[in-house]
Amino acid sequence: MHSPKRMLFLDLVLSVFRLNGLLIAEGDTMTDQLGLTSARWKVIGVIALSNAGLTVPGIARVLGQSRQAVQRLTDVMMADGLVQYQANPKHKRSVLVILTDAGKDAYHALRDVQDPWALRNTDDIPIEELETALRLVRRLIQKFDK
Amino acid sequence: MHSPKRMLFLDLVLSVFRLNGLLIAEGDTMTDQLGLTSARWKVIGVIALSNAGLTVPGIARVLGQSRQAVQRLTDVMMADGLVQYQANPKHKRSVLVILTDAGKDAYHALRDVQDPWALRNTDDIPIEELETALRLVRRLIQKFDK
DNA sequence: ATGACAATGACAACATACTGGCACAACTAC
DNA sequence: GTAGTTGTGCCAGTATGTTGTCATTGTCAT
Repeated sequence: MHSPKRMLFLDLVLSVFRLNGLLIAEGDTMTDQLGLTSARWKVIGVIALSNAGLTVPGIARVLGQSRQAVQRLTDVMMADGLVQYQANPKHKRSVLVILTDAGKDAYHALRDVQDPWALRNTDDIPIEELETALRLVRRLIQKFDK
Repeated sequence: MHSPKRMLFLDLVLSVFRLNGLLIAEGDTMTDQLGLTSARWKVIGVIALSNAGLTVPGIARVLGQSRQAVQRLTDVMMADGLVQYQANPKHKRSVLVILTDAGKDAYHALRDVQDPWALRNTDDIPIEELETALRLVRRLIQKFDK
């Protein structure tokens, strides 16, 4: 009864909800000087990490989101000049999304803010704790991502 | 350069985003038999843990969300008969939100699904790892919640 | 008491994300 | 090749949550 593991887990779940909201707020604060939002930052980050560009459903799979949500984001980001669409030799209809020069500039400007932020928020946390937490979070992701 | 801590932290941040989405999906799956959603489950849970009921801004503070978001939820939950509003002796305008009998039933039914789910998903995870991860997540929450 | 400040309700606009449905393209198996 | 399955684009509807604004209520220092 009242298994401590069960309580711990539910507590962790609620804390993840809470942390998620706070991280989005942090991301929005970091990006609003750059004309971005945390949602757009995620998309730019995924594209920047790919070499030859990704399709919209491909980005969605990496982020674990619906392709419709990503499509909406890339459409407005194209209107804002951050990304552009490019013919995909592998697929007649599904174009590749690539960063424009403005998109690359935004990504680099963001890194200049994000990297000090990451260091600032981990300076008093032992690396072993970060590793343990990341391992556990990944384990849970695997459990639920089917 | 490329501080391992910095990379670990960014990896953890992205993983928290991912896990958050998966947990919401899990919550929706668990609750849709009960006519609930994960957002309503959060509200019901907070009210159930309070003794005399909470005001809408009070629930919002516990959840770390805007009072407007919670107000919208409680309004539709009242229309669905899960909660009701009660005069607040402490405040003329800000009423208390309390569970109806149907709301309490939903909460108990949810526990019957949620508790086995929590145990099932932690049976192969050492309790020490859960504790370490929870401690770290809470630490980050404190950092960002100001 | 009063005057300044914070909390609340109400309304509006917007951003993010999901699901469903339909048509077409691409792939796989036979 | 053809049939069946999967992937994709597009459109629509809905849920969740944010910010902003304004009037009103509560609180607190003086």
